[in-house]
Amino acid sequence: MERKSTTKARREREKLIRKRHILDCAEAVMEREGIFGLSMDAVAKEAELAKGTLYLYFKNKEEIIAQLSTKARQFLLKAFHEATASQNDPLQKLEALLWSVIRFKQQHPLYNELVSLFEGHRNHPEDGELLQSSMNITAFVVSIVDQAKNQGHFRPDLNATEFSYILWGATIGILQLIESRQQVITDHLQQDTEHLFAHYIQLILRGAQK
Amino acid sequence: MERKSTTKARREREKLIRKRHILDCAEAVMEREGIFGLSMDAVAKEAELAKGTLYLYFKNKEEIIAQLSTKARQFLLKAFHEATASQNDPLQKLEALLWSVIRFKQQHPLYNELVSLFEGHRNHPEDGELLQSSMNITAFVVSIVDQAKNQGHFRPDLNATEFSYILWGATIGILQLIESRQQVITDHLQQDTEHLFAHYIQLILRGAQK
Amino acid sequence: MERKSTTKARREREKLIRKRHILDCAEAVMEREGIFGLSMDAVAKEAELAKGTLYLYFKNKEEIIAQLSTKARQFLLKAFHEATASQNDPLQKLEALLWSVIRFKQQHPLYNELVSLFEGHRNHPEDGELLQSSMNITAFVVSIVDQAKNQGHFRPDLNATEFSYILWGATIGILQLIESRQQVITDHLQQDTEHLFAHYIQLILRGAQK
Amino acid sequence: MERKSTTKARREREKLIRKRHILDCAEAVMEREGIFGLSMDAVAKEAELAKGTLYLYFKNKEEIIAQLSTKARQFLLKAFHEATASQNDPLQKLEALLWSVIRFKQQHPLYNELVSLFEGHRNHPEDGELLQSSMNITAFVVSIVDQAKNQGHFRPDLNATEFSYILWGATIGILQLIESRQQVITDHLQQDTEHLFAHYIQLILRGAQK
DNA sequence: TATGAATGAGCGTTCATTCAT
DNA sequence: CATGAATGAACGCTCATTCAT
Repeated sequence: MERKSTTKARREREKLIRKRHILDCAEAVMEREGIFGLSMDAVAKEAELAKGTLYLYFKNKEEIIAQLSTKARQFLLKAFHEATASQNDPLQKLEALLWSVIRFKQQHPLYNELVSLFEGHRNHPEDGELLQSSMNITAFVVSIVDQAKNQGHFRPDLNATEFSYILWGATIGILQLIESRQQVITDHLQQDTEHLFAHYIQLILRGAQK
Repeated sequence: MERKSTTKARREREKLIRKRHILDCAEAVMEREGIFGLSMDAVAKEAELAKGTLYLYFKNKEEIIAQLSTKARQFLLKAFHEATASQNDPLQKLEALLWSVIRFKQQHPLYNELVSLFEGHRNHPEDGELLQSSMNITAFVVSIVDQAKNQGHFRPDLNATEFSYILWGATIGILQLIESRQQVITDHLQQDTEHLFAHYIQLILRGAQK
Repeated sequence: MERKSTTKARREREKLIRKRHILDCAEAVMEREGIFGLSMDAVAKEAELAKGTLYLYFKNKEEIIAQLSTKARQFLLKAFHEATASQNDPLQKLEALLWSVIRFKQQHPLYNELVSLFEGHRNHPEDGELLQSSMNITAFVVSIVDQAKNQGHFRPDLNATEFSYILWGATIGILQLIESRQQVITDHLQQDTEHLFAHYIQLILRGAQK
Repeated sequence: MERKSTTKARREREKLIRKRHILDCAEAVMEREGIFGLSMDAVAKEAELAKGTLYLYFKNKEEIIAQLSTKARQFLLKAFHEATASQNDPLQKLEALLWSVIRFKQQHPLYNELVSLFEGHRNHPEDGELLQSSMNITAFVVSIVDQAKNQGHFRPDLNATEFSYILWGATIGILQLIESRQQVITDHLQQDTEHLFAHYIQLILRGAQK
């Protein structure tokens, strides 16, 4: 029985490895072909697996995308942790967190796209994990905002949770704007997009302060 | 000759009507199937026309989408005009404008999606009309922000154009958040999305004020 | 009645002019898009006529192509006349005629293509005029071969008509070879295609001589 | 493991069989509808396969045509080998080779069309196999002409390669003539086309002889 | 568990031809 | 005579998913 359990555990582990492998390959394909260019054919080829095998590990294509989307959020959360760890003051933590968003976009454009695309337009994020990863991010932001508020950085009537949502939504929006209007912005404003982002941070945080 | 001219004019008119009809049908299909669910087959069926006929009025599918997208922006701009017309104070104009965005979203969800989707993700809105409609919106926002600034509502160091971009980007982002997280927000915050939007407006405007 | 007849005649004339105009336009389109790129749409546009109008003058697209094909043959025949007119000796006439074929190909590539394509592959040259134009060419070649034979240039047992057919077929074949294998020939033989053609003429004529 | 290898080999074999089956069906369709009448729909129907399945075996329609074209050339080359094998004298080999061309046309009209059509009008036979099969034919003809020349059958100044090209081009031309003008020729000359071909051979070979 | 052949509806687009006006 | 809007079958091709082995 123990043996069996061990075998089962190994199986589980191997299954997970396979799954991860497939996800990695899907990612590679997306990197090459764009999010919408992902095809099961290409993933199978990249993974050196039969097409049918993919369906043993994932219900359908949607699930692969959802899991990549989840992974992207987990990465982002990790980036948040790292960016804020070195700061003591919660307001500076928050600023650092916001800056890490744009850095994340620069370093992992695909992940950023996955986050912002499905943050903005997905219909059924009923998938437990995806929703969870999303909530984890929110929770982390809320916790920092909360700290900042408790230390008197924000107006006392400010609802920390609400502000976190606003912050998150607005930031995604700014990032999309930067992505789609980069040319226009740099031409029109004669400044790079980092500048714009800096001003956005100033603005939104000032709006929350006393 | 006069007759002929009349005939020609009538033809022109009828052609325009047909075009509008097709666009309406495309809209209906999108309403049903989502933006990406639009197919020429479905449009033809909806319009009770042969598929080939569509191509007499539109170069390709892209053009249909672009024209709907343009139409959506024109509607939005009209909503901006109407919302701001009744206000005298530019700051109140700006507030009214922002409120009109969420009302627009409620009344024309598809149009809102078209605006925000292609604002967020389009590759080549080099199409003259689409780009123009986009710029018209920007210009209108900038003009109001400018007025507000000139009347001393904002910090003197605030760049009106830049702030307009930020405002636009952030607002789209908030709207997307509301769309995709409505359930979570209302559950979590125990408040409706209008409330959230109201606070967003307060926040972002306060951030720009002295 | 006379009046009516005159009107009728004028009508005929005008109809012919229109027809010619359409053919010219079809030719222009072919020149631009290739023989198989010809479309009724393009012809109508080029001719500044409605598409339906084309069908008043031509039964269908095939007929347009057939008539252009006929025209091409008439041009070729004219080229034959001109090339041979300046020669007295029938053998030299024949040589001149053959040379005029390759010059025709260089000067009117489209016409040459029309001649050789439909010489080689048409199924139903039942069209009276096209067949006639083809036969006119044959007849002309035959007449020259005949003269040459009568003057003792060829073996007495040579059937002039038969030789003419062979000459015509072989020449078209050589031209096609030159067209499709130009690169290979010049690379492989280190000589230009005119040289090849010259040797072909020598060869085929020598074969017919005593 | 051995078992697996066997399975793989069987798979390979079956795949080849399927491929051949599709090609056969494509051939059947061509036979019925003409070379240009070939459509993937028709092939799928003929093969009792789904349209998509065809694309598992062939990249696209072009590839099917190219492979049939290659096959036709391989058949022709085989015919050349067989026709010449029984002859000792290179001149007689050459004659036999030429006769085999017209027999090939009679026995495999579609293959003949494929050879002569793409010999005459193809743009990019850069496809490795197709080009190779074409070159193989040329090489074989050249080799025989060379032998004949070396045995003193031809004029010493005759360039064997050049003559081979001429021979090939002219022969294709004659064949096309026979195809498209059969009726006229038999009516006009009161002789069957074989006769014409016989005279052509005499003529062209005599032209090359001393 | 893994395969990969097969599916087949679906896609956007073209174009020769017709016909009511 | 002339129009040009409308047709609709046909085209080559894609791709997520299934299923017998």
